[in-house]
Amino acid sequence: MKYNKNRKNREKLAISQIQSAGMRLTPQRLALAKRLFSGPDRHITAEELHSELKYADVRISLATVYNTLNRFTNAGLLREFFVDSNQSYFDTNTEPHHHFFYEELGKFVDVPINNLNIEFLTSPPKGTQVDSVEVFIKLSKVDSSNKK
Amino acid sequence: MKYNKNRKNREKLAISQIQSAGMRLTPQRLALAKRLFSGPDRHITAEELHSELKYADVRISLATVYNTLNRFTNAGLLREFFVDSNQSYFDTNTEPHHHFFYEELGKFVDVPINNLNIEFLTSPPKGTQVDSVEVFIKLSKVDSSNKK
DNA sequence: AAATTGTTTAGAATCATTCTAAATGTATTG
DNA sequence: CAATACATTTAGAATGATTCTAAACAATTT
Ligand SMILES: [Mn+2]
Ligand SMILES: [Mn+2]
Ligand SMILES: [Zn+2]
Ligand SMILES: [Zn+2]
Repeated sequence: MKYNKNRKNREKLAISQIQSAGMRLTPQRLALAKRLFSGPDRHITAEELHSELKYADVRISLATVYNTLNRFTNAGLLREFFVDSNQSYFDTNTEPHHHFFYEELGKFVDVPINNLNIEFLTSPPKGTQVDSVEVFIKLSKVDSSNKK
Repeated sequence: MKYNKNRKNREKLAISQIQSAGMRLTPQRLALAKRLFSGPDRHITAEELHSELKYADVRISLATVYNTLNRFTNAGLLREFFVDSNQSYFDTNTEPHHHFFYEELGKFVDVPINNLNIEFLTSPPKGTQVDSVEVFIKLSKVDSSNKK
């Protein structure tokens, strides 16, 4: 039965992520890791994850969600990013990439790094090196009233 | 005397910005507007502005700094942006542009829009339109130990 | 199984920001 | 140039996301 095999594999992946961060395996961490690391990449806040877990009847305190997200981030399993001043988002995709932001939905979608070609027409300032280049593209539903 | 003429011009610019936002001219707003709108573009937090003003012996409450920055932002004179979860930054440059971020200094420098050429190798999702494209480039001091 | 070490938790603390309501300032009117 | 209306400033309280504290609990080592 393929269904149970996938379930097992997702669990294994989650466990290996926790252990790769040098953290003990606990039910709370496993529940978080499964939601974060099995399935498509996510862009999510601590509060959102906490409600997801509550909805799934996983008992976990908000403090533990924060602790775990921060430790995953320090271990390089997540990346934290910021789009408004009152909440942090965590990105499960830690490779260099860009983002579409759907304004109406408030949702992010990854843009693979080689979907964009960025050409510097002026070189970066002397004495500096470029550590990262991130593009943030705001999208909205097509507005057909925008006729030329 | 050129010095006093520049001073007067900066004041006039500040006044016209306040009035273009449909706001009454007050000493607090004038002090803020002068520091924001005369001189090179800035990327600054409310607290930073508040200390600058305190240092210059301008008496203004932090609440007024926040109120004014928010009203300037709503009027399109400033743009708010976010780089960490605990403070908002305000950008005096409201035209589309990109940013260098000097990691060691925690400072931002504008990159004119046509210093970068961005080519989409895949078109944006059907039914959506691109509202803005912003590039954020992290810079650090050259690390000569990075030899190939 | 005792001892050690790591984890979770509730609730308190922190801190940027917003809100409240009273005092003060600016504009308008007669 | 009062009197009134309306806008702004302010101190301090409230809010809300995040972090901290310290006690209970769980996992690991001996
Ligand atoms: Mn953090
Ligand atoms: Mn704001
Ligand atoms: Zn992403
Ligand atoms: Zn800028």
